[in-house]
Amino acid sequence: MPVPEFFDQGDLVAVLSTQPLGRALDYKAPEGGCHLGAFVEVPLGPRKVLGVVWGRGAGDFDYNKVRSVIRVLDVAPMRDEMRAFLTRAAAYTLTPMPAMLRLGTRAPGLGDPPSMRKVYRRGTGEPDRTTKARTQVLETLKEYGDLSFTLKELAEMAGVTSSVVKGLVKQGVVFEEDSPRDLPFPRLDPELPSKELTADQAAGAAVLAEAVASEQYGTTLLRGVTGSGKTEVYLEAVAAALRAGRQALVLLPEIALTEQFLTRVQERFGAKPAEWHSGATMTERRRIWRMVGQGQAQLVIGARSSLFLPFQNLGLIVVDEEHDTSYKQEEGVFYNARDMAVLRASICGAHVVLASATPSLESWANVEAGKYRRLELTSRFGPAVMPKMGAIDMRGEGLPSDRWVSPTLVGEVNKRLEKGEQAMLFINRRGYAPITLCRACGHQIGCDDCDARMVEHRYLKRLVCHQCGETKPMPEACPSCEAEDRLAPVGPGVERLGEEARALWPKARIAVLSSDMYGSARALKAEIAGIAEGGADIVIGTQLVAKGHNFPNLTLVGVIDADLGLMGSDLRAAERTFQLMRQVAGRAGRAEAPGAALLQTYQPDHPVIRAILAGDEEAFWGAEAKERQQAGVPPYGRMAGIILSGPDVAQVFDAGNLLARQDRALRAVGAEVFGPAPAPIARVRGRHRVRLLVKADKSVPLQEALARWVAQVKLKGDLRLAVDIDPQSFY
DNA sequence: AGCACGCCGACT
DNA sequence: GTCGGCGTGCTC
Repeated sequence: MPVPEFFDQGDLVAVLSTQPLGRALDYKAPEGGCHLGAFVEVPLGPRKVLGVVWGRGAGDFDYNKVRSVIRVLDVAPMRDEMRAFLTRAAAYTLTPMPAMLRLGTRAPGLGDPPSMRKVYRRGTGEPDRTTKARTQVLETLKEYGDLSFTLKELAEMAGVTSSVVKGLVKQGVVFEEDSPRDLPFPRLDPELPSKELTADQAAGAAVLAEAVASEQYGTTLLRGVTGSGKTEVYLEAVAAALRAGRQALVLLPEIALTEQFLTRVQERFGAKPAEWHSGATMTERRRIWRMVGQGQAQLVIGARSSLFLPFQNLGLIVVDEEHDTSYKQEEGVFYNARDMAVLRASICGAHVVLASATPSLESWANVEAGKYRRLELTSRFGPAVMPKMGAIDMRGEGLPSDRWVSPTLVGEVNKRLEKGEQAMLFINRRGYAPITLCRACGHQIGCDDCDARMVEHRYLKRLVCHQCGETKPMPEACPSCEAEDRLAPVGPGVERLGEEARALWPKARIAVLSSDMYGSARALKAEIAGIAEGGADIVIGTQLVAKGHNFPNLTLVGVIDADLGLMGSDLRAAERTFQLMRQVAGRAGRAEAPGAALLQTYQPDHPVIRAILAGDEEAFWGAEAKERQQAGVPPYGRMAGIILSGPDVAQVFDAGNLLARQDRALRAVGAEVFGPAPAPIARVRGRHRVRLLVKADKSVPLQEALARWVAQVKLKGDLRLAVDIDPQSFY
């Protein structure tokens, strides 16, 4: 029997709430009935909770005890395809449905009526007396013509207090009006002229535009070196979606770096898109969520959680820098936004563009398997060429142990400074020094709640745990042996590198870029824009600077420690190092001046370093693929992590051991369990964590087996279990 | 998630 | 005798 589109008052409906109940509960449809997918408020015990009408009621509960839906919220019902997406995403990631639903309802004031606010604009009257403050208000309004502003905005722009505006309202000089709080986003115009495209880019754009216009699901891996114009090309795919009257979503890994991107969108389409990220205010989120749901936001630029916005007619998802590890969420709900984008698109008939200069091995393998189409952009935009790559063999540089910039690199930077060009020093470590060591007893200061070392941040004047974010002041004496003044920083961080650079180049303007040094994403954006325009001679940065920002005058990148990440036995370490180095190198020489990238390394003969220097990606991926195939690991095998956590180590390990022993459900499908072993970070926020790894053949229906396996153990006390399908790091 | 229920140890 | 610890179970 098909599920009806509408339920009359008194009909039994199944309501899925965001409470962790494990299943939908039956309710009676309210007065006036409700649609399938309606957002509703329902009673649950003594509380009122948010839920979604998920289908027909099961009818297995005493009808007299079934309670009624309290009210239907004033938002468009959740579409069938969104419910299908959440259901399938939950099944894939083994996430309970309520947790999945919570991702799709993360909007403040969901239940509020579309509220109004007061706005102010120029009225017809003249003031009885003109004062300086009043003139300022009138001048401001004159400057903006017919536009309206909130009281706060207007007062701030005019540099007066709100009482001045209120006074003018009384006299009719300024009009006060009600206006809906959530305004639609300005229309984007796909017919505005695009930037001039090279033949290569135009061909790529045409392929993507056609794919989008077909309104059929498909995925294209758009591969092109840094500066090859990937953005211009996929913006043409966005244009195709807009032309077809469909919405588009562009996912970006590091939302702090989108100011340049927004400007490019504005240049192409004449207005700014909606911008969804963790730093957005409640008001912004509310507006975006509602407008996306009403189809009045045509394009959203967002972090990974924007995948769960209630698009009405999604025609395209672009995943930019698709290889970026921050697409994988590894807390709460474990999911990879890149994979979920493909899932969502396949359900709603949208096209997916995975863009990267250095694709992940997963995507590369999907192309090989014929699942994705591959599009290459080879020619580089404008006259610039790929930077020259070179290694600096640190074994011959004779650096003292507290210095990090080799004499060779110093010389190269000097050459750039003389020519008035920019140089960048890259180090992938935040803070001042990664280790704080007691010279008296050898104690290293660690976090009280995690098994991680505390990192000294001189800028913040504190020690910071990069795992849980806990901070504490730098102690005067060693916490272990109480010796005073014997604590010493060991190893380099971006702040320490900045200190060394200031000593090496006292006359140069040096900018240190690290995410924790700026109070807001906005301040960081402004800083980066200033630097790109020539506001610094030497840029010192962490990971941040590797992610797609243009520095037109930058001609040298020095990678301080290219060996970081090659160590350890993590199978993805080589891949990540390779990608990071390629990206960093891609920062150099984007405009007219050719660039160079120099990697400081103690292992110049390491295969990864050699592959980077040779620029031989095919060779690198080929070798990497072969190794993974032999090991039977992703993307050529399936893996899952089980993370058990609790306050008591022994209890957590016992549960892990018990689970590992009862592996019948897994052996039945030929899957193997490893562990339990301490999780990559064995303790987080006071909770001990152990991890089990499950490895299976590519063809195994792993989720079903895992679900059966995990269901055997009943978790006692404060023990928690999370399943991580396709974990990022495994060893 | 909350909240009630209930079954054991420490106090007036 | 009662107060309160948190383990267990329920919410339509």
